[in-house]
Amino acid sequence: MNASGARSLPQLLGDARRWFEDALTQALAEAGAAPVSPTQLGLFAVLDEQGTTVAELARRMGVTRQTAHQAAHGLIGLGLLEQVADPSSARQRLIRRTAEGRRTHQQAELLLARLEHALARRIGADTLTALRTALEADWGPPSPGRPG
Amino acid sequence: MNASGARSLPQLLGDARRWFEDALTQALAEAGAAPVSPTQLGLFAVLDEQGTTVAELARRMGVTRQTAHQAAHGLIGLGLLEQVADPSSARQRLIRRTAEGRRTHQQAELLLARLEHALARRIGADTLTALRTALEADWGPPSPGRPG
DNA sequence: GGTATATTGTCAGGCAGCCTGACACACTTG
DNA sequence: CAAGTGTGTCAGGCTGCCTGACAATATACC
Repeated sequence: MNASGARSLPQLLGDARRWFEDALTQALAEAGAAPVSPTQLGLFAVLDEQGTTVAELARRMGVTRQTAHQAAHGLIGLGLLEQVADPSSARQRLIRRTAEGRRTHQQAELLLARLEHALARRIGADTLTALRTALEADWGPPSPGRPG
Repeated sequence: MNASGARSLPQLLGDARRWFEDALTQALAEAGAAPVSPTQLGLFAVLDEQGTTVAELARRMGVTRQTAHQAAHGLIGLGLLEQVADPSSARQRLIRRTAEGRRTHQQAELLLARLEHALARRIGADTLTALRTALEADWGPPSPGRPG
């Protein structure tokens, strides 16, 4: 008797989420890179080249300022991002990639792409495409408590 | 400018997970039932009628004893489960549903099924089926740190 | 100018879900 | 009786998300 059987969709989704997270972490570790989480990768993805404020990052990521702040500061702690003053306004600071951040970002994206590739080989490219399609569909307004 | 654009699979998976969680919580609240999480529903799903030990629950759920313990005690705190002594062995205690637990369990399962139904209507039944199929596929051994 | 309001960044704290480590206890085995 | 194994539990940690609160700054309006 094991964990197979009637797994509900939410559980399966969570498992898949963690599969990616664990696999990415492992791949990064093997590559000798800093442990960047999928969420932090998402932050990188919405970062402007010239720098972006935390509030703007939050908007683009669809989370609260606090969450974006936390994600950004994790990366700042790793030396992958830096926070610089915005010349145009003293109340806001720009989040920017450091040189190492640029490198790690690219590497992590590459590893994630490889992960997807490996997964496609395993479960079938069409199945993976179907997965992405389903996830990108409009799931409607279920969560009134979330920003965005 | 919003959160659309290049969302990675892990992010999409997490979003979907939270969509279900939020929607279920909301539906339960509207029905006046106790706030049961998807994980706790999973616990209910692997519970034997006559009662099950925490360690066995953990095995069936594919998590550690500690995690199962925590999920179970959340439900005990809500009055939906109870812990009784196992007559066959003094070192283990059986986790069992209370009368209210039975009711809430059924109600939550029903609401979750309705959620899926509503989702199927929205994104297409075939798409939803494809999603489930993809998630239930064998994703391989990515996470060496997980039990099961 | 001066005051009201909005925006920004941040700290504090909370919750779910998962983990490892550690420990006491009870049963089993030698 | 001692050793080993399984069980339940406490403590603590991590990620990812949230709300609440606050000071500092910018902007709008009078």
